[in-house]
Amino acid sequence: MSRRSGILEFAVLGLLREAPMHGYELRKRLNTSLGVFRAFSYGTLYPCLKTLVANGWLIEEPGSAPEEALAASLAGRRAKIVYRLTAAGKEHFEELLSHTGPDAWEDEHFAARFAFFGQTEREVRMRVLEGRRSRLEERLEKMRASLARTRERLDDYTLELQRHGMESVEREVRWLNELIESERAGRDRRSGPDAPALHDNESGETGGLPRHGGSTRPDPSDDTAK
Amino acid sequence: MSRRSGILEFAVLGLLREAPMHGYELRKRLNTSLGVFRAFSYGTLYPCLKTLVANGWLIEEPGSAPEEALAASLAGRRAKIVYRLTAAGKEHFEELLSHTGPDAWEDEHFAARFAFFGQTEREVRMRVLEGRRSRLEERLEKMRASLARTRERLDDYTLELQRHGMESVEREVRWLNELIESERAGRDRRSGPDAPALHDNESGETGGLPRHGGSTRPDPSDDTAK
DNA sequence: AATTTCATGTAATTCGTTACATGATTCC
DNA sequence: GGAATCATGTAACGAATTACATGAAATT
Repeated sequence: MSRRSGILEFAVLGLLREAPMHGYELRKRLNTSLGVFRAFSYGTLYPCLKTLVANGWLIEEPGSAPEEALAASLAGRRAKIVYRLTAAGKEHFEELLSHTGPDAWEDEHFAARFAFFGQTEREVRMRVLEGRRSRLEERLEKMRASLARTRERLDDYTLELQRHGMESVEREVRWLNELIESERAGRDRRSGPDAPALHDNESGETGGLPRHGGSTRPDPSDDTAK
Repeated sequence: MSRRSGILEFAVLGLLREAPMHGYELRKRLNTSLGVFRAFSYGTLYPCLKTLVANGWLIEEPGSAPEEALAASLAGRRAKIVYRLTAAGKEHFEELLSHTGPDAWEDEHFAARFAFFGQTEREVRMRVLEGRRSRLEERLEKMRASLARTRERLDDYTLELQRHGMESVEREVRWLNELIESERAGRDRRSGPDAPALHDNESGETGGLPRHGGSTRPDPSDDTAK
């Protein structure tokens, strides 16, 4: 019951799996570290955390810094609340990770899944990447069909919008192709049904992503932005 | 009051400005012809149409086919409802078109605006394109900053996600640059305060978009899809 | 005759935001 | 000591979806 959000729940569990955190920090990581993928507000996050606690997947802990705990105990002061994943929460997250329902291919859902690929088994990674790709290919076909049907009735701008949209999708398909290829390459020999199941993966083994030219130089002219 | 949806309202008015239509067809055009931009369901569309009628921007007309009107008059039968833009509606849409609030640069809003560029004055087109571009450049800066701050703490997949996201944004900026350039080129000489205001633009004058290689051949292997 | 597609709607529910309210900590 | 940022929450609202309910027209 209380089937909260899906993607937010998933992302929160995933982030907390790496390390305990309080809400404020959680939100920042949600909005920056994890790709471009959507900005949640506190009004969304805090109630969600409550629910996850109620489900037994998280526990609230007083802030870890000793003076905080002291200050909190002295008066009725409010201290930072650090959320930590419980064993049940870990289990639940792992279950979510292996679920490859057809929702997993949708835009934001996919991005969230991808963001936690580091904690995902290779087999599942493949399913998600391939599922996403065929979802996009479906979309492309629909776009092509609709374009073929209506091309002459459309003005230049509408046409240009369609063209650009299609090109974006095509570009993502190419990206997925590269990723899938390098997953396959990383598989090498031996990856039978007894996969290593990298539950507590610390080894630097990620299969080796397609090295793109890192044009993203540090750019010293801005650090924390305005 | 009853500030409905924004983008749906805008798109509906824009589509009906071209020709009267009934709800079902409207929805199809919303989801196909107008770029990739989001699929609205009937549960959203019909109530919205009601509101627009209540505001005096649309009127409901019985289906135009003569047998339908006849059938409807005979019994209490339900006939197709064709929506037509009123004079007030036309005026309202034109007002929305010229509005360039900061919302106009956001993803979906922008797509909707762009889709109706054929009915938009050149000056406004420029403002929207440039606004969108600077919005994206802001976003890029934030992404670069956040990446510079967190690069070493991130695993390969998260990094790859970020990289791909940034590249997508960069690509759109390049697209906008082309568009802006060709808008400027189309302006030629003379485009003072007395612009032609293409209210009932039928002339093929659109300024000439950057001709991209039309790789979108008809593809006879699917017409109306499954 | 049955199925698909066209066509219009409503009610309940989900997901998420904005605005508000409060207070602690850090930096200048 | 004042501003910015950190930190946690709630209530009211908004936008849109899903599932439901209905029925006509076209196609097979």
